[in-house]
Amino acid sequence: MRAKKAINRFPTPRHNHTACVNAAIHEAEDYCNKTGVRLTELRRKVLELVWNSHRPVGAYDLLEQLAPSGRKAAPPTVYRSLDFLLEHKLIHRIDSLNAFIGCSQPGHEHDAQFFICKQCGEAAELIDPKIERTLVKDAKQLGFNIEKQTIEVTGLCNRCNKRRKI
Amino acid sequence: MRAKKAINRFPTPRHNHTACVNAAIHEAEDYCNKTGVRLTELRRKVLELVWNSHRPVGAYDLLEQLAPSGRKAAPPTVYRSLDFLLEHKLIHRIDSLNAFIGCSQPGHEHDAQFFICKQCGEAAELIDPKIERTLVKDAKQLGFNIEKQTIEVTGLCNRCNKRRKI
DNA sequence: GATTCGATGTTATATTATAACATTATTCAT
DNA sequence: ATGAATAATGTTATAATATAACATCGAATC
Repeated sequence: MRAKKAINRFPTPRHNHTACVNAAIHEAEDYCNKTGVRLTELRRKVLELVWNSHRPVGAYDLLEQLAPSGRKAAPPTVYRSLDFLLEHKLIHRIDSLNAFIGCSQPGHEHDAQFFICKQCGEAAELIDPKIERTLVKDAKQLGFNIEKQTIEVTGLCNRCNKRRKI
Repeated sequence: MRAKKAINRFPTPRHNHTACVNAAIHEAEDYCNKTGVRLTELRRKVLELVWNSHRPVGAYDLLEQLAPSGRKAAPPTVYRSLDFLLEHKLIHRIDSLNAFIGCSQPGHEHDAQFFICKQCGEAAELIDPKIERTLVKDAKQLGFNIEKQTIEVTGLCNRCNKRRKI
């Protein structure tokens, strides 16, 4: 099935974020139940932390949040959970930032594009099949076989643009 | 002026690579003369090393090649030259690989797409204005103001595909 | 030639990520 | 239920990438 175009607006400051997190966790649970992989306590916790915001977050940030008091977890702890979540497409990695963000369409096989505001850090995930189609066409000319796409756009989001103009 | 579509084929094993390097250095010299910035010995050397192949190359690889015998240069030496070359668009950074590659269209203001073979490491730089146009249109819907694009596709190049099928 | 400014050298350290092995928890066959 | 097999996590060490801060050098300008 071909992916449908999907634009996720930039989250407004007053959107119901708890609903975002709940939906993400719920979808992850569904996915894991369906496919028989384990969403352990740790993995769920990491997923929740990633979903704390709509901003890509670094592994070491997550690591600190994992153990706010008491002794810290070691890097492999968080990297392994991130690897699991990436493998099952529950999160994305933003290469240009070395950071991670929740996937807005888990379960759907898709190549996404990201619009990332360099001011506020918020990111919107977009699925525009036209971009993939164009890339596939270009790849064909090169005889190239696409496996993975990294499409990350940085700039200023609507709100930060307005703010700047004031 | 709008960028023209340009597909750089994947370099064949028997292309005249010396010509590639010479052209790149020549264009860099031209650019620097024109704009009054300095292409120092170090910067030129780093540019040559980047152009040693059509594969993205890491900063520490370059660093080793800078001083094959004798004591090694320190990281800032190479990073500063890379920063200069990036600033003046003489090279590109490939975020998904933490690596650098010569720019095939120096002097032309352009957003490029990269097709990178995960087998042989070779990369082709493509300029397909259609992709940018689509992204710009999508950005408009989001109220997003694009500053920089990172578009990197990995997979298998023509030759590696064929080789694999054997 | 002295001064200024940009480039490079040098040392130290930050940031991101993984290797290797030990331990604990879960699953599965019996 | 019990023990073997497997998966997940803990732990220690280290690799790989990148930058901060300050010292020195060299080219350009006066």
